[in-house]
Amino acid sequence: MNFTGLDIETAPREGHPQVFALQPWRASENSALVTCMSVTERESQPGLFQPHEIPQKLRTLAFQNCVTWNGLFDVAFLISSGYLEQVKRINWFDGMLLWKWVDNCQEKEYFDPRWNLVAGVKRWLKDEPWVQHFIDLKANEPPPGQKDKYWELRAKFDAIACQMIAERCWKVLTPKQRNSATIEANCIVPVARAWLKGVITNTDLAESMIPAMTEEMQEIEYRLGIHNDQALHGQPEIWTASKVLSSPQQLSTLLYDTWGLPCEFYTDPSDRFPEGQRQSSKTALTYLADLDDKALEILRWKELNTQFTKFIQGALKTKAYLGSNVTHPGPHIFSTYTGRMTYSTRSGRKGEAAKAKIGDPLHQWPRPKALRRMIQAPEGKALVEFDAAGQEARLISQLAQEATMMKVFNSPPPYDDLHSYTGSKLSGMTFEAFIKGKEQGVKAIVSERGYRYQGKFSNLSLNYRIGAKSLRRKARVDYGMNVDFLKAQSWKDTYMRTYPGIKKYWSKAIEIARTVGYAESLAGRRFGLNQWHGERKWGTEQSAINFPVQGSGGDQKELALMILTDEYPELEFTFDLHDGLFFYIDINPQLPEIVMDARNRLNGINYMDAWGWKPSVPMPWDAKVGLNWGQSRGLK
DNA sequence: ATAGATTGCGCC
DNA sequence: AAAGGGCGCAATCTAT
Repeated sequence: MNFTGLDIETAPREGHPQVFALQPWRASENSALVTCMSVTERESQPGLFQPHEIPQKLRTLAFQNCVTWNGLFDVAFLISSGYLEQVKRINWFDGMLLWKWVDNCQEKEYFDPRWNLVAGVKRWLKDEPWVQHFIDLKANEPPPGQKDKYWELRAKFDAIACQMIAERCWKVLTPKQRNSATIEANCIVPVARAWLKGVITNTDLAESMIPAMTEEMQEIEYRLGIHNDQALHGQPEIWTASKVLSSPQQLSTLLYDTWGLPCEFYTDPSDRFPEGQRQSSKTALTYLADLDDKALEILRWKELNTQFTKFIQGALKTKAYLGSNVTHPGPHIFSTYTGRMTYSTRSGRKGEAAKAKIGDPLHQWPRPKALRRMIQAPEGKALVEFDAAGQEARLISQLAQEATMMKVFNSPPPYDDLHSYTGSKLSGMTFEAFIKGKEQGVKAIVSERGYRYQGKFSNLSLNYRIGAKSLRRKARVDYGMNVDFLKAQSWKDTYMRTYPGIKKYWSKAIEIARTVGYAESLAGRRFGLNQWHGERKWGTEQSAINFPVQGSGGDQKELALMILTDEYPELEFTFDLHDGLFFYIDINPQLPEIVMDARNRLNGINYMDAWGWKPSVPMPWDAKVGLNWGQSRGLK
């Protein structure tokens, strides 16, 4: 495979902050620019191109395999500079991602957690004579936009290093991995475009929620007798949140010393606290609520506080920084070791970049509709979500070849409902009677914490190895079900008895990973594992079990994004939610038809062509449409 | 003042 | 004996 290495340098325009050089959307706002671009040539020195030469050079790269380092940045900056049409014709790759395909492993966190170009050069090019010079050059960089000669030299080196690393990585990837890495690379352009296009937050709605939230918090503080004396009741505008309730240490003093409640939950022992500290967490408070209603008040206060500070005030901070409610959370492809995406809300980790709040934490956005309504489609467009239905359960059923699960998933509706199947086993009813009861709305089955809900909880919690004690805690804290240890144990026993293939999968996954030295997803993405003894033993085994499931989910999402981008230009990708993909689409009469067609296309994905894998159960997708995230409705 | 560690919590 | 996995962000607290 021939790669062309490419690197751009960027700078703020006159009078704008340095950090704009890291923000691709600033180019179209005319407050930052690409200062030069370097492109490798087969038989000679890399070429260096000044801004006015860039569009023409990009045109010559059409249909070539161009590789960059962390290419979302370069691609986004080039699109923002007005070169979308040229960019779309290029086959983009990312050297950093190809390296991850080769070396993704758990050891990384022990010696070098970073995937930057210097680390890549040390890993792949240490035999090259210019390496030390390259490292020194990287270590002494001036600010962007200054010392042009430095940046031009640097761009050339980066382009060469990138090309050489990519070619060496490619050589050691299997054909299947090359195919999957290419599918991932096809996501670079849509994800870069989404970064530029931005996510729209309804900050008016955010502001409108403040009075009710802060008044409720203030009332709780008064009832608990811990209000700030300077705050006047009924005047939320001068109220500040209780420091006692937002400080883990001060709250545990209040709970266990001032109020004298007994402490059951401790943090892990540390050097400073060999015994661990008394927890003031959601878990601890949930159990303290049995003894004192004040714990419930605190739980509610903490829920409101998180929503208020992180999502309401957070969105207002983003708007204040950007001067707009079109926000740009920074996407990262293959960012988790399982291949999932992450987003960052800052331009960097240190100094000025760390202060620049460019977007909101979409992956943590609270589920209540009132908050999800804040994420909205632009004027004249709708927000479409495709999500892989029951993705984890369907994947693990196949990885485990769990006969009962596969049978349920292959049954015609309404008998393809695994949560009901597990619920029927928990209730002791036959599946047929259970489904009939569900359709008739029998309380014990369909009520808020009825048998179907218990079945859903079991399916979502027992896929991986969890103890009865943690299961009980999870049921109570996350699902509002208060059961004793024995009940939790019986749920676990029923699940294991109903789906014996799951337990066999656990030992098989561990055995295989230990033998070959890595866990592997269905698309051939790997995670090297070698900490099989000592304190990491349990975690290593858990990763061996979890990686193929979560990793294949990540692969599936990338495949879906590539297909929809290729075949449905009406769908404008906006953001990822692990097993869900969100798009904007113009509101028009054809909308339902396009969305349904795209949904059917996803349901018909040929996984054999993509991954050499034949599913043994359907892998269906759901589609939802709405003006915002909180008001979307499913299409059938 | 600022960086890093700790604690806690939101999502899939 | 007991142990879900994967993340990013914010507030507090400690150290420099």
